[in-house]
Amino acid sequence: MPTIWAIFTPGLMMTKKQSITITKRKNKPVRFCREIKNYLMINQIIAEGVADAVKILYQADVSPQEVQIQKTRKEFEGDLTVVVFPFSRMGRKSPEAIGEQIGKFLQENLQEVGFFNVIKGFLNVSLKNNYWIDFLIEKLAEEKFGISEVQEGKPVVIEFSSPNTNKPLHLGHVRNILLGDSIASILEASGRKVARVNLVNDRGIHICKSMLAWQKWGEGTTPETADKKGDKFVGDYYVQFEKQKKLQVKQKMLEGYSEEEADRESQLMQDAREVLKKWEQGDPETRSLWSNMNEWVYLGFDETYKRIGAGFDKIYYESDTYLLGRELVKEGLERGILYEKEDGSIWCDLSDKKLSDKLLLRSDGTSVYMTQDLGTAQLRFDDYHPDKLLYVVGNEQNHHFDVLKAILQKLGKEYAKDIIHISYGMVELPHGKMKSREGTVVDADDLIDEMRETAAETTRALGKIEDFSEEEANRLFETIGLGALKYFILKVDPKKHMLFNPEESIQFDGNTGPFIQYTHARIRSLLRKAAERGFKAPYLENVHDFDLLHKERQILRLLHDFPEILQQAADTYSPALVANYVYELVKEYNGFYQDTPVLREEDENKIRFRLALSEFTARIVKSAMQLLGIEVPERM
RNA sequence: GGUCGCGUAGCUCAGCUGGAUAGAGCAACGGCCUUCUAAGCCGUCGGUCGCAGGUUCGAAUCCUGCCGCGAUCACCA
Repeated sequence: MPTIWAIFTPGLMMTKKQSITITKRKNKPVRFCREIKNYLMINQIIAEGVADAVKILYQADVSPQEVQIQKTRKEFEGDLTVVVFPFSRMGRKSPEAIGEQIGKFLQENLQEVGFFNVIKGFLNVSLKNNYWIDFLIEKLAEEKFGISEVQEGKPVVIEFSSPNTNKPLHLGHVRNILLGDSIASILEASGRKVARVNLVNDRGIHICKSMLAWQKWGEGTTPETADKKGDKFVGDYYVQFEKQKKLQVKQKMLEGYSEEEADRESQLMQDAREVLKKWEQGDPETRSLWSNMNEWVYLGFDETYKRIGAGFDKIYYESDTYLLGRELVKEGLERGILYEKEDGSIWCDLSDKKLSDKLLLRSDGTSVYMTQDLGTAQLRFDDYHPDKLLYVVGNEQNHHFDVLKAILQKLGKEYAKDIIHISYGMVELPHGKMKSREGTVVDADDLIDEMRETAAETTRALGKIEDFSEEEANRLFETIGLGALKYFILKVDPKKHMLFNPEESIQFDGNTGPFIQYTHARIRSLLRKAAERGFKAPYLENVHDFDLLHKERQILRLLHDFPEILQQAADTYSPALVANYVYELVKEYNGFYQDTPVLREEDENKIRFRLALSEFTARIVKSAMQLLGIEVPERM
């Protein structure tokens, strides 16, 4: 289904008068009534007009969905382009001649159509000026153009972030969080009810390592006494554990052990496993230390989440969920869907799905990661009865999710089909992947600090904040720093690997967050000046039909596209579409701003129109940036 | 080795549900501030869309093969 049609969803379509009087089957020209209010329909109107033209002119049946319509490319005159190659057979004429005939038909029968031209097999249709002006007048009156009200009903549950509690958040998590949060916002803006959930991996050998290290070398310190962020504090003990273990492993290897054996048999590993065992047995002292250390980590994480601007409706903890899934497995075994090996381990045969068999319970009855994930999927289903279960998880787990879905399907879970793995690519650094062992991990907090610092330096150097209070200035630095970071990450297609070049990420020129923020601030400044001169929204009471400048029309076309872009972004879970769209819009506006007077214009109607256009642009920029979790300042 | 993904300008990325002369930004070079914020605008330079076939009126886009890069194929999570 082409995305153009996908926008006609209940939340968006037919908001006002349903006054289209298209008569597809009758053999007479089609008329549209004057008050067509839904501008999203224009593609359909043209498509149906073309279908009628073909029917009447060439006695051939073409469904409107088959009519290929695209936006007219910049270098040609027109708004919408109909591809007429497919009709040249029906009319038994050259594409040019067909284009001329259909164009003429549209011009005569559709009141929206002003002019047209034909180049090769392309029919470029220009809509009338007042179509665009009416569009602006009407949509300016709407509070949130393109943004749908959230509909009640089954929610979409989206899991993201999903950290381990033994280490602070890093750049990889940042991409995850930004994607998750933005996709959630985009879905909400498209009318979906959304629940944001986090699954915290708070148990297991990794946190036991931190615990052990703290017991051994911590000397009773806490994040407060050490004056350190809680997640950093706990992370440091994890690092220390690994460091000490490495020494032991080296020693063992000298004694002739293989690396793997040496690791397993090292004293520290043995002790860590002992801590894990105690934890599992519910040893009070171990449990208490565990919950203390995790609390520290959460305080640290919360700070980072808050700064990034991400929040969750519900947080799941693996300590609560790690035993789930066994019931499902046992049930599956009883129903003969799963099978047991001689050693007592339980497996799922997936040969019919072209996957290898998957272990679900070890011979000692303990579960594996997959078992747990089956359980949490079921839990989440029971909690929400969701429409969809989304997981924002890196693409290294593609196979895991294929298997997860396959097993749930075998177990007869209807919701298996609603599980969607939003798989995103790795973040790479200029010198390769992030490796904690090599100290090339980019810490999330440090990263944000650096972005902010650079924003502050640049802003000061440009002399932009002379009349700002200190508080205002600090707020602006944070806004710009975060804007740069978020935009840099979100503008690339989630599915693809991305290269994070620190130097490029803090550039503020060109296709960057600050560039977009700047344009917004500039427009707001213009509007403030206008207000001083007595121009107030909605500006357009008595504006009548007049010639639109090329650039004005280009901007209107882009603004007009916003709902469609939003819908596409929601359908494909891609904030990048929104990012690229808003950049394009802002670039176009800047071109207009550069050489078109607004307040310096003499004709008051033009002033009013341009103010309205500017206001509307600022509003869409703000809306779009909000979907990316990026704030736009009033001044910068 | 099997499976999946990726390969577009010096660099980072758009475009990929087939359509016009493949677009942006950065970098380089050259212009534009006594006029609404120059974090801006305009211009120049830069491409055998990894390679080879195929389908089509038309292929960066779809199909096949090859080359290169990555992920994955755990009784790790």
